[in-house]
Amino acid sequence: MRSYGQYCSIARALDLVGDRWTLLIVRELLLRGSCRFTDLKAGLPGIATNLLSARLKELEGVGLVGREDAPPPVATVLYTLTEDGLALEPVLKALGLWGLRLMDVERPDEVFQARWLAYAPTWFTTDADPGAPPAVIQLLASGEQAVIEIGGGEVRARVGRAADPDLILEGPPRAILGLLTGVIDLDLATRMGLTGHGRRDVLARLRPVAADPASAPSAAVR
Amino acid sequence: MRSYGQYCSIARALDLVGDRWTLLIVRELLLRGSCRFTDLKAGLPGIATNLLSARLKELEGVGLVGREDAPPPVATVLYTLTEDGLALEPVLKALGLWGLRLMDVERPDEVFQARWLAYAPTWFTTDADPGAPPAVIQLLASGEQAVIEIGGGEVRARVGRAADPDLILEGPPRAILGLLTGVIDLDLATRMGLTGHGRRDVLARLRPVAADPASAPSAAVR
DNA sequence: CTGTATCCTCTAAGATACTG
DNA sequence: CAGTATCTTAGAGGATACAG
Repeated sequence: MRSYGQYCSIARALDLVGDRWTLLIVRELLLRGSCRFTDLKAGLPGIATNLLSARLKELEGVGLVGREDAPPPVATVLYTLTEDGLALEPVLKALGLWGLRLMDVERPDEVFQARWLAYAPTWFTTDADPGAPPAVIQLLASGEQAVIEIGGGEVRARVGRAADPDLILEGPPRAILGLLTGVIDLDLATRMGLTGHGRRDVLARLRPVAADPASAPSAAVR
Repeated sequence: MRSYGQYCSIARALDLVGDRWTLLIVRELLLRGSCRFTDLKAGLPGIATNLLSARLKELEGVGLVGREDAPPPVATVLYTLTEDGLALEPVLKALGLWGLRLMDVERPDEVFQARWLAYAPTWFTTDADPGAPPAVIQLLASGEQAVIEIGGGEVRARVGRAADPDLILEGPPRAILGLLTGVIDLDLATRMGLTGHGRRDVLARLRPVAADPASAPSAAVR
């Protein structure tokens, strides 16, 4: 991408990460940590291999991504975010938070990745009752599993199963994700096929951080 | 831009604002408020008129920009951000904050706009001593004037002159901007041609928000 | 003055085949 | 698996002409 040629930090930032696919590559590296070319490709459905290759070179050239040889047993290259690259996390959070308002509409042709079940709660929700004892929610969607742990004012999430969850949510990924991030309500989620077993009251504990800056999530784009 | 086709709020956000020039158009509308086609063009050196026109139509189509007829005397169209468009401010702030690390290098061919003298302090600095009495800094750069008012924990800025400033900073825009945002130190700014008259201690009051703990790598998923 | 429309050129992006 | 090479197409950039 050619430079905007402006002495403005926004323009300069976009000079580096404004290219198509670039911020999504950073997203993948943030979510996965160090990973291989193929892992990145798997997380970015639709990207051409030459483009991914070119972007990685560019990102390496400007010091946002590093490449390192994997430890002995596996002979491959691992791509990883540098300190400057990791510092883009607030940018992606802000973008993702803004984008939540666009998530209420479903499009049949869209891809969904199970990993997003885990990052969405950590990035876009907060513990509404920091003083209360920890709570655990098990998510089950399309054969994929994730666990949300709420406690001490923090929300953590990981892929996998919990031993003794307070609540089990099962259903289509979009219903679960929409419910957790506050894009859709429990009624709609239920109509989308969501079922819950256990203490539904822990849902109130999980406060979407979406509608905080300029009030209303507002009408969806049409 | 074609859609990424992912049910992910970051991807969906980029579907709408990931095009070249789009976020800079939003930046201009945020900084200027409602303005005319020509004003936007002036703030976006290098953009082709047909491209600006096309982007504005796209932004209007997805509900981020509205167009309204100016009040009677002037017969023109004013472009303005909708509520959803205004909500992009945190995204631009995050990008701009991240981009500050790129501002230390000068490039001779780059454009600088005097308006940025005003928004940079409000977006990228904070009042380090909220309890202290208000302070006023007058900025003079290349014939352009801006005023920074610090007080009550807030930093405000506007184009123009102050009656009785505590400090007057004069010099090249980049020296002033770099100093205020913490990209360069006072020594370097002085060597770049900055002069200061008055109470230099109020500079300590203006704390750059750049190197704050929020940008520290907060538990990247591994 | 405020845009819109139409050229043209050139780079970026997408699709796919193929190699170390 | 990890890319490179090649081809095609879409979109950006720039110049200018033109309409309200």
